[in-house]
Amino acid sequence: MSTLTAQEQVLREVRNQIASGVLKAGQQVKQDTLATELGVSRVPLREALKVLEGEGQVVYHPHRGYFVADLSVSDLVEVYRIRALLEEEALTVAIPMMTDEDVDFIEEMSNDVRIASVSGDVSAITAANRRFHFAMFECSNMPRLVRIIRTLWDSTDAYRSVYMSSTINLEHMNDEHAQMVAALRQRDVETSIRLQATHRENSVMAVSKVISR
Amino acid sequence: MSTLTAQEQVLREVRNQIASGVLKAGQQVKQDTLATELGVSRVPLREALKVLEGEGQVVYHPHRGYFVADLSVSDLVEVYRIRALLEEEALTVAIPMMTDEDVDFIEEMSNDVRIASVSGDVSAITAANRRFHFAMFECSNMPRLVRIIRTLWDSTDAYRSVYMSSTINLEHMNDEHAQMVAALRQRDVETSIRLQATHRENSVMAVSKVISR
DNA sequence: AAAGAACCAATTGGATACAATCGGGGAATG
DNA sequence: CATTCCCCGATTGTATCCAATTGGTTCTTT
Repeated sequence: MSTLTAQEQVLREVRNQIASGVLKAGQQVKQDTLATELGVSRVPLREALKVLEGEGQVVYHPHRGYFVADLSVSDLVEVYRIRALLEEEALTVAIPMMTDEDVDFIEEMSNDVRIASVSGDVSAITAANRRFHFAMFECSNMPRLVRIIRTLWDSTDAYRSVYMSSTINLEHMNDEHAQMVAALRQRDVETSIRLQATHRENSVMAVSKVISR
Repeated sequence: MSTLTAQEQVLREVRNQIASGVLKAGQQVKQDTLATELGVSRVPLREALKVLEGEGQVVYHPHRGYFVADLSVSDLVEVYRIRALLEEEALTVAIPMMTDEDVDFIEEMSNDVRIASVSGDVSAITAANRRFHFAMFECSNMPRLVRIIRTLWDSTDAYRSVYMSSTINLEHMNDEHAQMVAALRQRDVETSIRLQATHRENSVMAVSKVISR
């Protein structure tokens, strides 16, 4: 059984707090306060904050501390534009390389998403959704590319969960996933990319409504 | 005058050590040893390593430590492929938005590169070269995009300096820069992108020869 | 009263000390 | 001889403590 290090737990927790708005945009992260609150010392917290800095979730000013970055709508659009470029590349490379077993696996993942959808557990759905999409990306054998895409997902994870809490959105999502798997079966790069694109569009629209409150 | 924090100094130093091969690929970074060597404690070193982890320069295994990532030729090709996608996007957005002052500024930067080239100071050349290219990218007003591109540059900075130590390469480079500025003057997106692409090709070829030793 | 200097509280930056974990080497076992 | 188990040293992970920096406040000066 793997015991998670404090920095890993803290990283997840702080991500959630930023996502859920407990830590508000622009606000300074008071290390001592937050560390105490999380039941750890400042050292692992600081390491977690460095990771978040690398992801652009917080900005760091030496001797002044870490501040929660605010994700404006234009930031969001930018993130999704970059995702579009990189995910298109990933799929273009990945699909021709996929074995039948790969596609089977991806289909399993999509079934997991559907199962999670029924349960209504939002964090389970988002996790399963990630596994589905990254199962595709991973087939590209471009680890650095996948890494960057993952970072981009991380930086908007919080907001995406909003999208996932609507039943009607979930239905659409599962339909799109099914269509995608069908396209993969035929190694139809063009259709897959188009589906992935509309998938993103839907999500960015939903999320930007949430942000611009 | 600004006093650099230890983590910032350490970050630069460790980057150089990875780049120059003092820290070899695959090797574990022994924190205590390295920290002592750099005259600091392990805390700032660990924070620097977290940044490098985010850049993919080192990989982290909990309870086992940080290991220098090895940059294979295929990694290099991947990095340059991603750069191609993102830099093309940056220029496509940036060029139509450029004011005459922006182009003037970029031209100045290209002159700086030429001046540095004469001096033969490799680190000065690479720094000036970066300023030139990022002066263009920055005009896109896409901070996250520029950030990612910068990270990609960081992860191959070390190797690029090899390219910069050859006089003949430097001549080519300065020629290409001049052509690029000319294309920018006319807001010729297509030509600029093509030039930027050949620029990258030249560099990736030179660097992969170095790596595959 | 406005401008500047000098202090001070709050907060971060870093060093040291201690706890937890891992991998390897050797003993025990088949 | 191969294999498993256990222990221990090396190394990392975290807590605590102290130093350094910052921004704001107050006091002084003109």
